[in-house]
Amino acid sequence: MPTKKKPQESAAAPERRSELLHTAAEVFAEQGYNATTVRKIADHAGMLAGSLYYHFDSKESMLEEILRTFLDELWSGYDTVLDDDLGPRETLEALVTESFREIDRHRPAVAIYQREAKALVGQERFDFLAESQRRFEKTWLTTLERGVADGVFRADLDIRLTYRFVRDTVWVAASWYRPGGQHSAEEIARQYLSMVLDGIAAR
Amino acid sequence: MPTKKKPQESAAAPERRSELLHTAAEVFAEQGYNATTVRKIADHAGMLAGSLYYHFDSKESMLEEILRTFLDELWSGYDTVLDDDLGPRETLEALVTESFREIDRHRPAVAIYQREAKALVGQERFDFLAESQRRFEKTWLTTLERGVADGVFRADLDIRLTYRFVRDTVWVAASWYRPGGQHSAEEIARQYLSMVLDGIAAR
Amino acid sequence: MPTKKKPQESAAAPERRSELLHTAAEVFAEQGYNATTVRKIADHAGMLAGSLYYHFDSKESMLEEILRTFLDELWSGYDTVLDDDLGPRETLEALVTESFREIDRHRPAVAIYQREAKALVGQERFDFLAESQRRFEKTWLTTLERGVADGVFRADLDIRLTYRFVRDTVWVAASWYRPGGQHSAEEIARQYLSMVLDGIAAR
Amino acid sequence: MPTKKKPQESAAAPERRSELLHTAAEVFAEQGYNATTVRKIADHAGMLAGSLYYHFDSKESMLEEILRTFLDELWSGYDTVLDDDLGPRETLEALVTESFREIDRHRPAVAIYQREAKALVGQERFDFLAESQRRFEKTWLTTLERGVADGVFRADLDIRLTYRFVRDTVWVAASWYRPGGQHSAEEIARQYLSMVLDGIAAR
DNA sequence: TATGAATGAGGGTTCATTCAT
DNA sequence: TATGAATGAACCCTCATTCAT
Repeated sequence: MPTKKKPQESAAAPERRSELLHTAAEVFAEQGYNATTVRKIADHAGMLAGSLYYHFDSKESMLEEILRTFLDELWSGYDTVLDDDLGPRETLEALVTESFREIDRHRPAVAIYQREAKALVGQERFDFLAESQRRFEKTWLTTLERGVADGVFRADLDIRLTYRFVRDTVWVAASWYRPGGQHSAEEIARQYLSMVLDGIAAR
Repeated sequence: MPTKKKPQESAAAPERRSELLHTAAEVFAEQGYNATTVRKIADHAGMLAGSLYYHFDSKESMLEEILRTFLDELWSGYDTVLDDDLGPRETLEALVTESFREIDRHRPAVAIYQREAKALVGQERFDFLAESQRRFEKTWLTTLERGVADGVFRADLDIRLTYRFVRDTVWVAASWYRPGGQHSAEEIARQYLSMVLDGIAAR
Repeated sequence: MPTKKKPQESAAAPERRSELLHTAAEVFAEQGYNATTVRKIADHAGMLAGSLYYHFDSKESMLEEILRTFLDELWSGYDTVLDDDLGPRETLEALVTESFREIDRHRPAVAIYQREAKALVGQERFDFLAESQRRFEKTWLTTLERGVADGVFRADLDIRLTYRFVRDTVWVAASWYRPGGQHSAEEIARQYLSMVLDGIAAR
Repeated sequence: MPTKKKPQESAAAPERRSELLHTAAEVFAEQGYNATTVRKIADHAGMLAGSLYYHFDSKESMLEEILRTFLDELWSGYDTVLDDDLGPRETLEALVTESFREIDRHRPAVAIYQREAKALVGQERFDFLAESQRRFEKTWLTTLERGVADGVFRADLDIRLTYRFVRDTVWVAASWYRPGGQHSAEEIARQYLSMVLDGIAAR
């Protein structure tokens, strides 16, 4: 018996899988996971609904792979930043910039994450979401706390509230940001950082 | 003969309707509109799925009424603020504070709005959403522009980006804010305003 | 919240359930469980396929209930026999007669059991099948052993082989026996017993 | 140009066909024809589902060939017996013994036959099943009748019932008989014959 | 007002089969 | 000979909705 019964597990023709996942991600992002039928995905891919099941186990497994791929790359980027051992302000700037780059690269996945994560956490299959959220929170809280200790961030703010403020502020941008628009990810990151760090009030 | 065919339009027992809408809103907010079956709503209300149709035309009409009620009250609050003809900074502060109060009062509706609005805009029945978004954008942009003109807001920021920044920053809070928690709406508003206006960096 | 959300669990209108189960059992027996579509069952019942799901959780749950009901009644009959504490030969005669009566009452269920049991044993949901098989074997083996000890059954036979011989001989009859035919269950039982006990050779 | 389009009909590599049919028969017997997917067969054969179609026209044609091969050999054996023109009791003994030998050689096919024949009879492609059943019935009934006429079988039994009794009793054994077990086919045949002819009661 | 039972459209998934390579 | 990818029909099941009672 050969070892690659399931094409899902084989390394053969990974480009097709990847293409299909991109298509699926776009439809999921556009219409929402629940409202997306596998037939719509298949239509976009130019095939019949049943044919998707040659490549994937289920609609849910597509969702899983989309989110997993995104989070893997996100953490790869974050880890590169964190390994640099920058100061808290520079870390925050680098993380925000990296976040906008990820939005740029994985906009559909980010939008899906935003909309669906809450309902998915709690399903064993999506445990990696909760795990990522824990690491995420820890990373940001630590950075903020270091900043407060170092005197580069304001000490009079509720730190958890600040965490949520920064986190949300950055990631919701995925809901309107369109790659290829007039602002590059770095440009938007710079402006956001300016607002987050210094506020919008004139001094 | 009085109108009796469509109880939806009658004034009979409006408290029951309201109760049911609250129940529905909570389930919609918890699980998402698409993932919510009318049976789940009925379960929460202690009745059978079919019975809901005595009170409402359809699942969609519940959604519509929930969002409409929320937006009506939101605009009622905003209009009160706007009628005061405050300066731009004070207007912004008052709008943000009012927004957190609405989150407090209509948390499920806000969460539903956030998640579903994009897919609903474009359906005739939900034209009021687009209308509200237009007014919303105009109100905020005007306020920001006045502030820039008056020198109370920084002039070096992209004003549309700033608008999105402020808008999103406030409303995503609905995704984690729980009424009755340790922070009141006004308290949270104050902290958010402090961050939005002055930033999180120490001066 | 009412306690009877699931009509499956309520005692209301059990006749409808029972009717539907009879219909399903007949189709299962006629065509085999796998080859039977829920649509066929619904057709026979004069309703649409989806409507069956108001009464039952799944096609499999219908199968389960059919088999469980049959085995419950079978054991009820067997237990009555066994409680009489008859001699081994009389016990065997009574069990065989009772078996034919059950075939008479539950012919479709018996046919389904015969065809599907092997594939179902091993599924947790159908554990009661294995349990029943164990009791069945024990009951028959004990009876045969007692008979050999008492000298009413031949001692020169492999007792397990004899058990299978008797067991199969009786139950396969379900595949051709039609209730309402020219032979009553008792009549057939009598002839079978005559063959099983004394053989078909002239003395 | 030799026939090359339909390898099914060619004599090329008949061992591979035979191997594949054995594999298929085992899976059919194990799980049932309907529940067996061609992919399962292919898995067992170490190939992909589509590849089977180089060897066979369809899943159904595999089933047909399995059953046809079995019945051909069965009748070949029976005919040898019948050509001997033995007395009725010896004929019966020889047929039963031959049947157990066929179970030994074609256990999967026998099991498939038992489970599926009823649903297949009526399809033109499987007319040979009905034909075989007719010959089978005639052969046994004739033998029994001769036996009664000669006084070697009991005259007080319903002859059709006796026919079913003997037929079923022998063939169901395929459901539990495992070749290579402790009893040889001849051994089992001898014990069965002893029970069928003389009964299980002590004299 | 609410229930019980049904409808009917559609959704995710399976699977025998095809076919270019 | 066998593979990889796709087809298309059918299947089980869900669910918003209806309606007589």
